[in-house]
Amino acid sequence: MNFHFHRQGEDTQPGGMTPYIARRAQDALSIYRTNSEVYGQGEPSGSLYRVEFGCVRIGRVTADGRRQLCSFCFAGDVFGWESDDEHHFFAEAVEETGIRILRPGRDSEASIALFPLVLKSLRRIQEHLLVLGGTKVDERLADFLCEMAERQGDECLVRLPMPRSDVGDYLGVSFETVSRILRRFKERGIIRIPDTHSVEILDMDCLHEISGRASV
Amino acid sequence: MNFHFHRQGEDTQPGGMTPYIARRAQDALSIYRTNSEVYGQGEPSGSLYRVEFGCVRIGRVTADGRRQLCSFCFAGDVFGWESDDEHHFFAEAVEETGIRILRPGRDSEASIALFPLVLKSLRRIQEHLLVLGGTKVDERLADFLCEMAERQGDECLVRLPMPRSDVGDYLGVSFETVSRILRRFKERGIIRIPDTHSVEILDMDCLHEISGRASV
DNA sequence: CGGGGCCTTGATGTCGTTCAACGTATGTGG
DNA sequence: CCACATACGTTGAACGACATCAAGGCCCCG
Repeated sequence: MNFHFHRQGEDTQPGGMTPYIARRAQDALSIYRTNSEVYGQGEPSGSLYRVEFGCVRIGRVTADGRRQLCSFCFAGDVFGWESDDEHHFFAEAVEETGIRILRPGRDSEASIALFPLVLKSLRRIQEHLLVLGGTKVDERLADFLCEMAERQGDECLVRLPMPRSDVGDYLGVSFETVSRILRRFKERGIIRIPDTHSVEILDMDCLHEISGRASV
Repeated sequence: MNFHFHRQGEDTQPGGMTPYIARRAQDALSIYRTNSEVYGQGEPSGSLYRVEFGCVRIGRVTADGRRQLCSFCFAGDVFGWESDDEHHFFAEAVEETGIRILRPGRDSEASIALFPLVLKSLRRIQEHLLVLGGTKVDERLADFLCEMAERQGDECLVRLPMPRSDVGDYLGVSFETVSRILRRFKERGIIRIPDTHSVEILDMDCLHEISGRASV
């Protein structure tokens, strides 16, 4: 479920599924500039963060210098979950991004409200895991485009605010390969690339077929 | 749903770390035989499952026939989380496995008790995701062995109840490669392989170094 | 004794990383 | 306004790693 451009002060709750969070949402709204850090690996955790607009990348830099992104968060997504009191991942703004900081208590009310959200995060990560498990790079890219399309309301015109290197680090693929696969898709008539940060999906069925992600 | 050798009425609680769950744990204890299904993709969800002994694999078969495993669950692990009322993954017993079925309510008490558990699952999956994002197969195997060692109490002698094909499907690698890499580790003196389902880690530091998973 | 899993090992081909060069857009200071 | 710098993106060439195909070994069970 995508809350696009959800602004403060609106009492309407899309879906009405997170009343507790909504009530506390008068907490600070912070604007992060492109590539600025929301939190870093190793910093103390405790708060949750909800994206109001823009895009955030969550990831980690491993000991050997590789950078792996776990997820992108768009408007409506909540991130910052940790199983202990430390952030094991970093969070950075991909573009100019508005983030509302939530400070849920550890009481029952908070748990009830947050449970569906953390399950949603879990679900999304599991899906991503399926993608990374595959060996074919086309599948990964195809799936990525499908995922972005879904999360942006199944529009055919998908916006990709992140650079190619982010896509690569998200999919476990070199950024050169990202570029090449996109060209290949374009040549096959599956997508159009109006500009570097937009992709128009011309043949969604084909894309789904390539990704092969769907369960049997 | 198959209840093999379904027994009831055991009150002993290993660990006793999850009071709420423990109280309800007089629920059924089921014994699943090797390779039997706990639940399948597409079946209705609702319950949680706690492994008492043995090992469970969680995964999915994708449209193109590939099988991807998301996680292994050992004694004490809780699985079966879903964001809606359907299982999107299957769960199968790797070996003879005892599972206690929990039927938590949707009340606050349940949420509070379960929250740390689902966060733990989330954490584990995120770590696994980091591994799958890497390109080198040695890293994946090294990390797998480290993970198994950790979860079995940092013993040097690690038990691998699952077949090589499961390891491969878990790591996104062909089972032949799993076999080859293990041999390579053995030849380098990093591990010993007393029998096919046991690995003795001789040089844990080296293994950690190969995996390169640790954050900076 | 025969059959079927599971594991190992070898040979081969392919796909993706890596290295390298170039193109393009945006911003900065002279 | 132009020269330059910087970041991002595209494209090419070549090597190497891993999947795939294939064969054989081991063990358990019928």
